[in-house]
Amino acid sequence: MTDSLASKGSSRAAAAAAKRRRLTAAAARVLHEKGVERTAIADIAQAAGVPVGNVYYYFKTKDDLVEAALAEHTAHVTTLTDDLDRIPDPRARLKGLVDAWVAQRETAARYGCPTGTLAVELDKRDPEPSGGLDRAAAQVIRRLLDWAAEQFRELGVPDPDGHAVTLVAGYQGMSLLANALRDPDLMTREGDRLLAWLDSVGD
Amino acid sequence: MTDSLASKGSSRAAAAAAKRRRLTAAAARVLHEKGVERTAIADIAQAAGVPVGNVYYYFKTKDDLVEAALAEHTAHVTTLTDDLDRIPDPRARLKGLVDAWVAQRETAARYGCPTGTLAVELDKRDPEPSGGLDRAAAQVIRRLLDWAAEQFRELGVPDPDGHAVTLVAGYQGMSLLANALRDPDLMTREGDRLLAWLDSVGD
Amino acid sequence: MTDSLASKGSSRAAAAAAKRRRLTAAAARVLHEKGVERTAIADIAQAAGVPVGNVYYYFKTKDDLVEAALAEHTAHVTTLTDDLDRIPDPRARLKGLVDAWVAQRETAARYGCPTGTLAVELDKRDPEPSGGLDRAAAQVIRRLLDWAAEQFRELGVPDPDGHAVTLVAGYQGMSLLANALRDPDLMTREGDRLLAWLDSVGD
Amino acid sequence: MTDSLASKGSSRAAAAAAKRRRLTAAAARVLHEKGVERTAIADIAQAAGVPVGNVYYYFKTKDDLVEAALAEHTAHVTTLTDDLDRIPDPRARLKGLVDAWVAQRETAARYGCPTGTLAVELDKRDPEPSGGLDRAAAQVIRRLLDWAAEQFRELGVPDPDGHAVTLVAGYQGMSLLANALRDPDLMTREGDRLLAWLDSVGD
DNA sequence: AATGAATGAGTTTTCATTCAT
DNA sequence: CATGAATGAAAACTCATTCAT
Repeated sequence: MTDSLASKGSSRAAAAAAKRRRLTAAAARVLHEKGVERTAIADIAQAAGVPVGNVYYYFKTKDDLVEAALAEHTAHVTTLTDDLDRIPDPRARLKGLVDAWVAQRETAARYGCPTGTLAVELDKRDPEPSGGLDRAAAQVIRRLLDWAAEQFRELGVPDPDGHAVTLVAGYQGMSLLANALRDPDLMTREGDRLLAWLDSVGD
Repeated sequence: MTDSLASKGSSRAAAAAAKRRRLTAAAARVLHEKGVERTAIADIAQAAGVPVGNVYYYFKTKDDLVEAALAEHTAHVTTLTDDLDRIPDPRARLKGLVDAWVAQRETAARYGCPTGTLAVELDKRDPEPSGGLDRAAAQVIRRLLDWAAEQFRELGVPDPDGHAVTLVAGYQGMSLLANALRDPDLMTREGDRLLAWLDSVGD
Repeated sequence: MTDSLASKGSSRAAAAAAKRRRLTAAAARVLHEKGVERTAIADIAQAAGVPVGNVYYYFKTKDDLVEAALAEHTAHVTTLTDDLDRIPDPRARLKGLVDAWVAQRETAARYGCPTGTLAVELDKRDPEPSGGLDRAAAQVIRRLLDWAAEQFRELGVPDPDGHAVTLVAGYQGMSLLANALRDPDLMTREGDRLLAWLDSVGD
Repeated sequence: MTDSLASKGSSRAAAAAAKRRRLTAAAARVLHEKGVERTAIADIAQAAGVPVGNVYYYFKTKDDLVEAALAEHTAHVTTLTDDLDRIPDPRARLKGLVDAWVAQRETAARYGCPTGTLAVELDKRDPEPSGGLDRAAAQVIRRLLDWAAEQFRELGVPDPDGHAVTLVAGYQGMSLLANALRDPDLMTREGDRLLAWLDSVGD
């Protein structure tokens, strides 16, 4: 009986957690596709199959939802870099990152890089640069920069931070152009150039 | 009397044109700083010193105003490239472009590249890829690409279009990072890298 | 023509001012009757015969409307004391104030003293005592206290401020009781007592 | 075993009663501090350490909770007057009441008299004068009036009911002013005046 | 009676766009 | 074309109350 109660309790908690995840995933997707400002809470609620009022049980404000979506994207990045970390050679790791980017070219051409477009929008959203949301977008980018810098460091190149900036800026730039021109192949072409650059670096 | 009427008519037309220009300039500035979705028509009207109701005699919809702002940015780009065209050496022309970008680093770090952020926002604004606004943003970028490609062509490099994409993507990427990290110096550092790259290209 | 334009302009301004007054008056009445928290902007809009959205053209927030209603009550008090100031004898002036209070006994018994009930509600509305609204309610009361103190001073009684407090507190107390017990006659009886007290004071 | 069950039952009943008391006490406090309309059921539940959904097993509606809070205040008044009833002299009893009021001056200056502010709010809450809640507030006040009238009667003054009204109105008035002006000392000063008045009465 | 979660109606506020003059 | 004002459709958020377990 204690068991049944416990399992009942935990299954309830599990259901709640699952719903929260559903909402977060829906938010991440819809916010990326429609943009923060054009997305109504109702859009996310509908995408997650949840009544609007109920969303506020899980997220107190829209900003909280945006933050959760951002965390979701961060998690994607972390998963990706964790996977790449299993590759022995740092150069191969970096090239793996570029490959992953290029693999997302259809999405990027349609909606842009999730992190990049979010950063652009959040920058306008809160005029006070002290706020948490704006900075949150910067954190995701910084995490990527840090990871890349570490690889360049292992490669023994001078100014690994500068190289990281060049790499990530290259990605953000090509995503933006691919999106603006609706051209996924641009991602492939620029990706190849980045790969060649990575090959030439650090020798 | 006909004269007086005519001059009155033309001065009135001139005043109208001036007002339109004021509105366009205000739109370009405010839309860049606050973002499209967070800017109300009233904000632009106020910035231009024009009564709200009057705006609609110059621009039928908010999208028209956005389009005009975009055209304003295009004009800036055109002015810039026209100036650069006076420089005899194509490589120097391209380096002049980079210099101009870096010169705008404070604005870029605060609000991003006007064209780039606008493109990101407009992409979300119109879900139909056939819409005019979305494409308008693409046009500005394409014009820049075309001009750069022409310089690379004159430089005699292979794949001038690809080089153009790399250059403009580099600019968009560094603007986005500088903005996200609120770091104008990033523009300087990446600018230097672009300059070095331009020096190394086409030999 | 200039005339016609001017008169057109001023009549428009006059119409706007009239509407603002209508809204203020409706707000003063409805807020008194239903209370601040139970009154929706829609209630006031309806009472004034104005569409809801239009209210915000005249008052930026609900608090602004409450403030205007408060100012309306202040104006009533000022009108009243200005009228009373024409009476030569200070004691007669104070007794005239009590008479005016008692004359409002039906309203007081039904809805309480406008100023007093508003003060009670606004005190809860803003937990920060630094806010403007809360203090605004205090101002009306303070103005009444100051006026009464001046009369007591002219009467030559010691501690005119204390006498003023006693008088106004007596009014607020009897209004509250009359309201709670729904008994207008209580106002009459306590009013008589205040009158007798005023007769006995300062000799 | 029957015993054990019975005791388990009664201890459960006792726990239920304790929870009800906790809720009532929390309601009395929070409703006084934040006001009825600005207090959510969740606020009271949290203050009482009771899960929100559970509240409804003890109180069917929010109004029921408000009523219970009102009863709590009534109980306070009853406890107070019961204590005072042990004093032999009726005049001393009345002066003891005033002392008790003045002793609460800090609370009164911050949140007003619990009964008075509640009465004001409840008056707006139920537009139908037949409703139970509104009347409930009146009852507390009436009980105080009755007790005071009894003391004045024992003192042998004419119109003891009128004297009771004056006393209680004096208290409500000074509480409201002290609250509006955030001035606890006003309670002391007016309290002294009431004490002097009580000394002068009925001789 | 226990409790986390669900629901849906209501409220304030914003704004693009239109209208009357 | 000028201009203050009007309008109505969202959108974010709150909460009393109910439900499933």
